[in-house]
Amino acid sequence: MPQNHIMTKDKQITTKDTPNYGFDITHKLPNSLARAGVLHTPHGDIQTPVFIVGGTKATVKTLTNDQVRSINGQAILANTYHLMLRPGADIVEQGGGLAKFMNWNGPTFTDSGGFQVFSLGVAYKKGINAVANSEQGDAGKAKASSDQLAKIDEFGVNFRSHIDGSALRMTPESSMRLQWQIGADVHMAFDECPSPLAEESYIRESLARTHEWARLSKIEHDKIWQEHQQAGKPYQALWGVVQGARIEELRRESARFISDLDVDGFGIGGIFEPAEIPTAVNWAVQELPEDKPKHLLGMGNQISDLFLGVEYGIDTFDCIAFTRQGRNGSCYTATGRINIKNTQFKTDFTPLDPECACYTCQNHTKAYINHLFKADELLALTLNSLHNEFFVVNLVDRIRQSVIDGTFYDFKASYLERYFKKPFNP
RNA sequence: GCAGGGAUAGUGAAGCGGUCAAACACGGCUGACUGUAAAUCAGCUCCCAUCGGGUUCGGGGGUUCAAAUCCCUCUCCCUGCA
Repeated sequence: MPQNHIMTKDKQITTKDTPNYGFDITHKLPNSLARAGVLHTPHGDIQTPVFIVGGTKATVKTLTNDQVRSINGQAILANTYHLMLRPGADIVEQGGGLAKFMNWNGPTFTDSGGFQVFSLGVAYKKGINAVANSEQGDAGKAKASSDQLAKIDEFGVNFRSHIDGSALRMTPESSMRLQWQIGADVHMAFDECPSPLAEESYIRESLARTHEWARLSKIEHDKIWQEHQQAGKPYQALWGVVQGARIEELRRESARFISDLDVDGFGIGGIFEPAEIPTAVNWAVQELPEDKPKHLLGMGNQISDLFLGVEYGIDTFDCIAFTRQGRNGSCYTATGRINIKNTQFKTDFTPLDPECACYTCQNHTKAYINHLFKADELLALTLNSLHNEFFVVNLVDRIRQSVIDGTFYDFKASYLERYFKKPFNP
């Protein structure tokens, strides 16, 4: 398999010498927002579009760093809230920062903890999907409930630790401090991810808060950067997060507001369905400066998300579904997902996906993995995580190549038709 | 041989006259996972069916309006004493 990413060890550490933290667009797909490029970080370059591997707690669950490299993983996204709780941002700092602490030594990102406002708030005990898809009922209305672990106010969020229940508070300022301590190459501004079914009045209120938090995040970020600069430490980038739900006026307004903050890149948050990409994502990207990188927060589960995201100008993705579903027995293949725990695979001695070049498919059969799951053997989790993560990283790599070759639309149509077993319409 | 205890759905195990097709756990089947609260969660799991119906609690026979639950008997298992 091609080794597209650039190893980082010999790379000169760069400082912030360009406003966009060194993002070069190398190819554009005619008559579209899709592009391919290179994102430069102090820990190495990232070829975009790229799928960033989920490493929430400074580990890609069940995989070693060598395994992540073997599937061509270029960068890892960790989470500020989780690392604040364990082991503590100070410990990660003492360990030399995220990349060194986990001995990844490649590019890293951190999410701000803003998503936990949602997942531990209105979505707590309901599940993100339940909130996103339910049309009625408590989950749909996404009301505050008494047992949720995150409660929001004008200036920040009060969390109760999901580990021991202890009280914690996060603000834009504290999130920035923590992220500089953790030391990833790219930080996200502290935002609120509103429920997809929140009322419009709430979305407006939430967006105003997210904008104020973004402004405060930027001020605090610059302040800490000055401290670091004086200490001779390298720059860490700040990407602002665009919200605004499904309301065009708000998405555009949000994109303009965040652009004006002169951040290094952008996250687009609060997107839950493929159908929101040609609309909400598109509106946002149209208002954002072309020359800066854009990240679609948390999307990819549906596969079509990845094609649509690239088509509408997204450079980087992350989604934890691939490792989680791997651990839970759901495997991606070129012709759709299968549940490897199902009885039908008990005597199926072929690979998960006969076309797949990953270690799992090169070495093991469905029957074997089915057995490992039934027997509660831990190797099942690793083999499936490796396969699913290869699947998605490799797919985005192929999408990138199709942008470079100009074959994107043909590739998209044929791939999705085969995957969904019918022509794809978002 | 005598005395006592026990046999409950795939497995273990509650239940000890009606609210029992029978708790619970495991096993089995299926589904769901989206900036990770997650090696997790949800549903189904005697038979046929949409409501609903039909057979169950070691076998057989009783008592009762009503029995997994009470009585008799048989079979098998366990514990003492011989």
